[in-house]
Amino acid sequence: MNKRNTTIQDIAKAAGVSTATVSRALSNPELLSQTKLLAVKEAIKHTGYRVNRNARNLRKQKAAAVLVLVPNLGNPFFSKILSGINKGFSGTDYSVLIADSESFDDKTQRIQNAFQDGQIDGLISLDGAFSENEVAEISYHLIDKPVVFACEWVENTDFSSIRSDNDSGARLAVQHLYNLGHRKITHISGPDSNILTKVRQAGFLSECKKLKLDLTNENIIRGDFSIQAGYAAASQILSFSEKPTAITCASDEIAIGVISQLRKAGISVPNDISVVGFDDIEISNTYIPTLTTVRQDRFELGLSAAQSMVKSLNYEKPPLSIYNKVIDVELVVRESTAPPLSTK
Amino acid sequence: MNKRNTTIQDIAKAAGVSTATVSRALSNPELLSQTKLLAVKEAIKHTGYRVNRNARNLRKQKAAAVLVLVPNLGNPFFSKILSGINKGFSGTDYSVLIADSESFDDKTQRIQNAFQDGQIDGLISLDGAFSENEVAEISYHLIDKPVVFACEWVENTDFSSIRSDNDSGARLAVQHLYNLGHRKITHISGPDSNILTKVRQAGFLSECKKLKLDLTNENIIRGDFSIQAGYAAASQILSFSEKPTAITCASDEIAIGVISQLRKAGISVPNDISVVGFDDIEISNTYIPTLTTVRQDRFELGLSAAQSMVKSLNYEKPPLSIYNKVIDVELVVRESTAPPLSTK
DNA sequence: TAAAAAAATGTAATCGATTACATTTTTACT
DNA sequence: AGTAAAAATGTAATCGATTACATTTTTTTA
Repeated sequence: MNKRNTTIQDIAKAAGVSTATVSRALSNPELLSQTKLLAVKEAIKHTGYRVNRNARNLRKQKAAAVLVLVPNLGNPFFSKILSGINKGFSGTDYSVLIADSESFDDKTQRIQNAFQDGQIDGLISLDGAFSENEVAEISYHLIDKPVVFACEWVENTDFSSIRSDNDSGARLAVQHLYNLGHRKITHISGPDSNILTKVRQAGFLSECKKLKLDLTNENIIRGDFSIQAGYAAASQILSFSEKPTAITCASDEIAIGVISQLRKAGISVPNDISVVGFDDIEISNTYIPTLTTVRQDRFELGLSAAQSMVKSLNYEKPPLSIYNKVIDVELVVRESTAPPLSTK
Repeated sequence: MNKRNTTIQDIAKAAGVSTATVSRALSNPELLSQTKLLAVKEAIKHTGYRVNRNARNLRKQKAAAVLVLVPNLGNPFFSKILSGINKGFSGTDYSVLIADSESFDDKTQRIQNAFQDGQIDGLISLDGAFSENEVAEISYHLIDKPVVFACEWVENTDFSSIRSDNDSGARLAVQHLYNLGHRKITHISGPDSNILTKVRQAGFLSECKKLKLDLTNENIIRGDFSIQAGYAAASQILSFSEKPTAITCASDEIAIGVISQLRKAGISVPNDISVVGFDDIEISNTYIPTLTTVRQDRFELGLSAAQSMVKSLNYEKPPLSIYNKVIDVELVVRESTAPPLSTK
C-alpha cells in the first residue's frame, strides 16, 4: 500500500496545464489567468496536494528554516523567549530548529554545519557568549545570511539584536530602593563575562553615583544567574561587618536563592533586608514573599527577534541592515521590598 | 562573490572517482577499497565539503527531522523534557522541529502538513490531548511513521509512550502523609480530561482506600495544573467545615499556589496543613517552605523518547512495534510536610 | 486591420545527492 | 591457467519542484 505522493505532475495533468503553471499558481498566482488558476486550485483542493519541501528547497537553494541557539534549554528562562520566536514564525513557511549550546562542544561548528548542510537560512542566538574568533567564523560563514541576537548580544559587532532595556532596569531597582529610604545597597551580579551582567552592573553603579550613595567594594558581589549563586552571595553578605539594607540581583533566581538563605540565617525579607530581582519569571509572583522585580517581556523579545528575522529573509536583495531594538522594562513592586528598619 | 557550494561532483573530480563512489564513501564506506576511500576522504577534508541535506532527503524521500509537539512552550515544565529530547538527537542526523499546540488552531492539521510536506519522519508528542478523530487522522497520515508520546499519552491507542510512574507517585505521596499521621487528605487534581490527572487521582483514591481513610466528596478538588488553580483550590478548602490536615497536588505549581494562598489566609504550611506537590520543578527546592514532592525525571523522559524514536527510525523494515517505558518516580521529602497538629 | 507589445503558458534544464543496473577488476577455486 | 564468484566502480535515471527561455495567445496601438 505504497501510496506515492501527489506531485506537481499529477496536478498538472488533472488541471490540464503544464507543471510550470502549477508552480506559478503556488508562488505567483498573479501571473495566471483566472481560468487556469481556478483549475489548478481545484485540482489541488481535490487531491490534497502539498509541495515537497525538499524539492522546493533544493531548487531554490533555501532551507526554509532558522536555527535558534539556546545557551541551556533546560533553563526555563528561555522557554518564554522560544515561545515568542515560535509565534513569530507561525504562519510563515519557516521551521525553527533548536540547538542547545550545552549539548555539543563547539557551537560555532554546530552553526557552520547547519548552514553548510543547507539546513538553515539564518540564525537567532539567545547566547551572547562568543569569542572574537567565533564571531569572525560566524560572520564568514553566514555572510549574507541574517543573524539576530535576542536577549543577549555581542559587543562591537554588526549583528542585529533585540534586547531589554537592562540599564533602565538596573536603575529602576536602585531608585525604588532609594525612594523607600535605603542608602546601603548591594548588587549581586551575574557571571563576569556576560554582557547582561556588565550592563546591569554599570546601570547599578551609575545610578548609585547619581544618587550620591557611598560605594565600597562590598557593593558588588559576583556570581552567576543561579539560585546557588544566591545562596553563596547571602553567605557573603552575612559575613559583612555592616550589612546592606537592600539588595538588587541580576536575576530572579539569584533573588530567590538569597531570600531563602537569609531566611535560614534568621533574616527576614523584606523586614530586615529588601531584595529586588530581575526578569519576572513565573515564580516571582508566588514566591514567599512575592518578589519585587524588573520585568522583561521575554515573549516579546522572542517575537520581535523572529519578526525581524522574517523581514530579513524576505527582502533578500539589499545588504542586510543592522536592526537593533530595545524593549522597555518595568518595575513590578511586590512584597520583597519595604522601607529599611531604621525608618520604621 | 557567489561562492558556489562544493558538490559531490567536485569531490568526485578531485578524488578521481565517480559520484557514486563519493556517495558510497559517505554512506557505505565498507563497500569501497582502501585506496579510493582514502582519496575521497582526503578530498572531502581538503574542500570542507558537506552533503546538501535537501538533495539527499529529496532522493531518499526522508526528512531527517522529527516534530515535537509541545502543549505550551511558554510553560517551563516542558523545557527540561525538550532538553532531554535534544540530547537524544544530538549526534544523530536528525533535526528537531518544535511545534507549540498553542500557536495554531488545529494540531492534527499541523502534524499532517509537516508530514505531507516531507518535513518530518516521525512525531514525539508531549501532548496527550487528542480526540478519537484526531488519533484516527494521525494514524492514517503517519502510517508506518513512528509516533512516541512522552510524559502524556492517549488511552487505548497503539502509539509508543514513555511515561513516569504516576500511579506510584500518587501513592507515595499518600503513604508519606499517612505515615506522618495524617488521616484527612485532599487531592487537588488537574484538568478533567488529562490522562495524568486521571492516573494520579486514581492512585490517590486507591491508596486512600487501601489505608482505609474516610473518603467524602471533599477529597478531590478539580483544577488544572496552574498556580491559579492552586489559589482557587485553597479558597475552596478554606470554606470546608472540616479542613483537611494535608493536601496532595497534581503539580508543584498547584502546590505553590495553594501554599501562597493559604498563607494569605493565615494558615501556615506545614504547621497547620501539609502539602505535597508533583514534578519537582526547579523552584520546589527553594520555595518557602521547600516543597515535598514526587520527582519525575523530565530530562530522562525526553531522552528516552528521543532514543526510542531514533531506534524506530533506523530499523525501517519491521512494522514498528509499540514500545512503552515507565520511568520511576521518587518522593522527595522537604519542608512542606510535617505531622498534623493534633499529634504534636 | 496589421504590427507591436504584453500577458499567458509550455518545454526542458536544473538543483545535488542516491542507487539500480552495467561494467570492470580482483579474488577464489579447480 | 582458466573460469566462476565476489568485490569495486562507473553510468545514468531519479527524487519533485522552479525557472530561463521559447512559444502562443491576447491586448494595445497606429
